This record gives sequence, C-alpha cells and structure tokens, in this order.
Amino acid sequence: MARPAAFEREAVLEQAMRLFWRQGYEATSVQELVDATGVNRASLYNAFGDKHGLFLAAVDHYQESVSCLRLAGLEADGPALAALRRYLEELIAFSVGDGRRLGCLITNTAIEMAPRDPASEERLRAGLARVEDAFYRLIRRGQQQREIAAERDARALARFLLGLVQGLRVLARLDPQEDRLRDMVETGLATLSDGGCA
Amino acid sequence: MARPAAFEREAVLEQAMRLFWRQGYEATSVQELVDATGVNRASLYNAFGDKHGLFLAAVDHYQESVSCLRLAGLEADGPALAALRRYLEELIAFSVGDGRRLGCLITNTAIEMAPRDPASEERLRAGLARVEDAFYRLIRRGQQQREIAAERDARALARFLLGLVQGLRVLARLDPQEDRLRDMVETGLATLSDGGCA
DNA sequence: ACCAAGCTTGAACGACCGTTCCAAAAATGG
DNA sequence: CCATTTTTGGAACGGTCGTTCAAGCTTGGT
Repeated sequence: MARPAAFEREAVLEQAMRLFWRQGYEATSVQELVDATGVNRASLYNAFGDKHGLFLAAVDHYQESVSCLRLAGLEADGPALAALRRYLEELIAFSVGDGRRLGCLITNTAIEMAPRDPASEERLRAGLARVEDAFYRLIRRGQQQREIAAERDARALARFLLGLVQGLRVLARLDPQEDRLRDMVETGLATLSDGGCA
Repeated sequence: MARPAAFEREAVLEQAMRLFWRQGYEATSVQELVDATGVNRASLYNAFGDKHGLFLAAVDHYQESVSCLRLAGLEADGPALAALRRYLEELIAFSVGDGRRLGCLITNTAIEMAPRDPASEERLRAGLARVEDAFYRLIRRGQQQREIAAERDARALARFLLGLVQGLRVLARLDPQEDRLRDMVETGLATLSDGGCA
C-alpha cells in the first residue's frame, strides 16, 4: 500500500557496525553514518529512532554475526583443545590482518559505554556470558575427552579464557604484534593442558 | 615579575585524570573539566594548550602516580609469586571497591584513543612496556628463587600476565564481580607456579 | 610608587553536534 | 489511473562543542 524502503536493514547495520567498531560511539557522527551507509538522515532516524538506537542495533548485529560466527567454530567436532587453538589462532590472524586495530566491538563498547549506558551494559553482559558459556562447554568437552584434567574448575577456566581474550583484544587495538599475541595465547593454552598438576 | 598561578598543576591533573578515567575523552567536555578542577577555561588553555594536551598530561599523571605506584609493589623483597599475588589481589580489591567500574585509564585510552591518536598511542605503548618489563623482572626473580621453572619463557609469561591484567580491567569496567575476577587471577597464578610440567 | 608581565574572568566565537520538519517523489492497492 | 502511504532529500533547528579574545587584576622588580 506504500512505498517500500530503498535500503536493506542488514546492509545498513553492517556499515554502521564497521564505523562504530573502528571509531567508537562518541567519535562517530551521524553525518559519517549517513555517508557510510548511503542512507538519508531521515530514513536512518525513521528506522532506528536515533543515533543511540542505531548503535544498539549495530552491537546486536555484531553479536549475531561476527561474535556468534566465531564461537560456532568451538562447537565443531574433534578434540576440544584443537578447536580452542583454532579459535585463538583465528583471533590472532584477524588482529594482525583484516581486523588490524579494530579489536572487538563488545570489548570496545564495554570500555567506552557500559559504565554510563545501561542499555549497552545489559547487551554486553549477555554477549560476554554467551562467550563464557561457549568456553565452559568446550572445557567440559575437553574434560570428557580426557584432554583437560577432570578435577579442574571448568567455570574458572572459562572465565580465565574470557579474560585472556579480552586482554588480547585490548593489546591488538593498541599494538597488534603477532609474536606478542601468540605468547599470550600459547601460555594460556598451556595452562589448560597441563596446569593444576603440582 | 608576574602574577603567579592560583592553582596547582598537580591538583588540576588529579581532577582531570579522575574525570577522563571515569568518562573517557570524548564524553568529557571542557565545561566539566572547568567545573571539576575549579580552574577557569582560559587558565586551563594557558597551562595545557587545549583539551587534548590536558588529556595527555592527565594520562602521564596517571602513569606516574597510579600505575607506577602499583608496580612498585612488585619490586618488594620476598617471594616473587607472593608479590604478584598481592598485586593482583590489590587490583581485584580496587576493581570492586574504590575503583568500581573505573577500569584502568591506560586500558580505556588504548581502546578509545590509540587507533586514531598517535600521541596517545605512543604513551600507552611505553606505559604498557613498563608494566610488561616489571612482570618480566618479577618472573626472572621467581626463576632465580626456584618458584618458577627456569626453562619457561619469561618474556612470554610477562606478556601473558600483561594480557590477563588488561582483560581483568575490561571485565571490571563492565561488571565487577569479585568471584569472577578471582577465578581469572587464580587460574593465571596457577599457570606460573605449575605450568609447563607436562 | 610605578611599571610590566602574566594570570583570571566572563563573554563571545564559529563550527558541528544530534535531531526535526516539510515538501516532493515514488510505489503500492484498489 | 487514481488515492494513499511512506520514503526521501535537504534545509533548518537549538544546543553544545572546543577555542579565543579583550579587559581587569595581582604580583615582582626597580
């Protein structure tokens, strides 16, 4: 009965996500969003309410696409530790390659927005909980497969991995040097395979 | 020969630092800095050039006071691992207490500013290098004291600790729960004392 | 006491911020 | 092919941003 929108929501969110990812929320102006998406101001406001609404939608888009996609690799068949290593190697490759100096949108938003924006805070909490749970399931799998000592606290290990990955993201945004990131990851992996034997 | 300034540089930097620490660079307006420091606009511009100059000075102030103060504890006599544990426990206590949701100004700035501000980037690189080096010296000490296996790569362990602390800071800014942070720290400490024996 | 130097004050600047509004264009359902 | 509904383009809004300017005030040196 009426004219359909000339843009695709997904494509707009993809562009907005890239911009917020690279520059953060405050440093990204609506004008830049208009230019990057190619969508008119009024249309953006029509579809997302305001800048903050667009930002939240972009964060959701990130979690649904980028973040979940990465985590899906952890569920793959085969040895748990190998899956974890693949996951971390991918993170390093991304950090020094295509995603150079991007870090993680969740991490970046946790730092910039969470303490003063309840809406962001809630989403990020949920998002990081998903990551932690994915690690938790992986570790339990590793314990069943006898790769990881059964007496170790799987929840604690999952939180440890979550923290390590967040740290990796910070350093990758400041100064993405492959050898440094690899030192971190290798030490962390060693913790899982032979820690707790003393 | 001229009228002396009515404010003390250190006190101004302390207030500015607190503000930037809590809110970040972009979200902090010059007006807020004027109100918080009690110093007039023009005087601030006179002393620090512009907002960015004041920010850099505040970051320096942070590194000289807060950051270095914490690191000094690592140099204390006694077992290296105990010193490290004290350091991490202090971090946790701060994260859930006085410094609730503050995180670390270096971490926060690495995320918000580093990719688009070379001046910040350089300072942070130097600052984190100092932290890494402090960890490195500590680990070497631990190896000499036979607390840490001598064959382990001290540099890699230092980088691992640096990353873990950065991750701790991120999670502490989003959702400072003592048990989660402790899980991270304890797992990390276990890595040092008994890792690498497999 | 007087002068010169430099801090303080408060108002004012232009620019850009996020947001809104309105008229014109377009595409569907009847 | 018209009527209706929504998008679209672009101008314009008030507000706040970071910054600057000109004018007084306070000091130390002579």
